[in-house]
Amino acid sequence: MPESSLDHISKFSSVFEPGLLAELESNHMLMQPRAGEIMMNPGQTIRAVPLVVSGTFKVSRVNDAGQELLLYYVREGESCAMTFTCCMMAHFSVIKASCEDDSVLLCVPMHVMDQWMTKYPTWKRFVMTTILSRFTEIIKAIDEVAFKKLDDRLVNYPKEKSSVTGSSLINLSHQQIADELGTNRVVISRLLKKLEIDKKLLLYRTQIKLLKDL
Amino acid sequence: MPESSLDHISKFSSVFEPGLLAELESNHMLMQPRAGEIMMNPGQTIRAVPLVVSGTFKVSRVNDAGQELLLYYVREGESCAMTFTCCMMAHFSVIKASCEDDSVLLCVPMHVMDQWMTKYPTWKRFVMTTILSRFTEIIKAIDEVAFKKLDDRLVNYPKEKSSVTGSSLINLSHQQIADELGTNRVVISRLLKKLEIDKKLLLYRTQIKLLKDL
DNA sequence: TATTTCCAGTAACAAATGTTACAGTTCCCT
DNA sequence: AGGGAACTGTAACATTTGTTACTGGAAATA
Repeated sequence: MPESSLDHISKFSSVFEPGLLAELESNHMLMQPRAGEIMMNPGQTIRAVPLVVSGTFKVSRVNDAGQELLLYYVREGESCAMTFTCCMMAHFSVIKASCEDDSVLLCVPMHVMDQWMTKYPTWKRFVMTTILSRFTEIIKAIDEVAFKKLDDRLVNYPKEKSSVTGSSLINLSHQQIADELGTNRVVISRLLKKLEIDKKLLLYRTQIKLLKDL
Repeated sequence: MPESSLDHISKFSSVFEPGLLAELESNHMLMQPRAGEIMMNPGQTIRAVPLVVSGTFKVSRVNDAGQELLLYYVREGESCAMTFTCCMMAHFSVIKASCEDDSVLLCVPMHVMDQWMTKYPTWKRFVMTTILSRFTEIIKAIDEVAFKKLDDRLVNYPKEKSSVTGSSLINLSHQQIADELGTNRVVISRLLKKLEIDKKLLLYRTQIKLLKDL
């Protein structure tokens, strides 16, 4: 049974001031994407800012050849910094946002969110904080690809993943991991095997279990 | 002979509204860093937003081992998106901004710029536009390291460089290029030689001249 | 001119990653 | 039970990038 729209909004009551919550109540659109849906496709323009009430989204860069690279996850209570600024630019055709679990979104039209920036300090802070944390995460992503070897990235990856799901058990095929790290399936299989031998994790079919220093 | 502070401010008259220009006049600090100076060091906290009146800055990521990776350039009339949001966070110890040519900066204290966000639409737009363009450039940087081979990146690099300097002639040692691309000097020498054989550019000592499809 | 310093060129080798191909397992569906 | 789809394991090889070491030329300086 779905929660009422009011419930959804109350989830932001600790972040936003009362006036803003009231406006949010009357100015949002509710969306309930299912796991696996792709919310934002390369080439697509977005006209509303999404606030994540529940669920998780994966934001990744996709190149022309279809190769992917994971940038960051957007979780409950968060929003996507890109959309704050990028909506205006149609040619920002490089980002894909896909829904990981069944989710609930509050979408605020761009022009409304723009007014809120000047009207509500809590909104302004929310936007700036979001932008900052995305910058940080993207820089981290750059770090990984620029400076780290694949085996390091592969060790970090399940850690991040399990911090999203809350479990030390990951259910992903080697192919999926390879996609998110922007590499090849065989390479992942090879490295995972090596990590298993080094007692860093356990493998069973499509399951990966972390062993140490989480 | 240095220009007056008023002249500097007039350079922004096409971007900012009159009231904002007046405030800028009374609320800025003038800085004149010389080529080679490092404006922002890993670990350092910034308390003011810099507006570039003249000159160029190089913003790069530096890892613990001292390896560098070029992120983007900040040019005349621009500003650094990071500082809008990142100043507050002392632990953002990963970015280095260095002065490429002798430059002139107008620095606006953080708390002032924060007020301007709500007070002046042109400032808000300026900030959002800056953030957007930096996001775009960082994504481009990710692309390069994640998806492209070094020889591609090496071809793109002098193009970008020459679009900064306005000349098709680049004066950089192989070592410097290697640093900015986060790799090794020998690798750059090797690839540059290959590119010369392929008639993509000409080499003479520390000079590189672009040949085609700029 | 002699000396030193900086830089490019190159070889030889090491390590990391990408690619192709194929075998064997598990799982799902009918 | 049987067929097919999806997945992992592995080998063999190609390519790319990193590393070390050494050479000789150009420029700077004494």
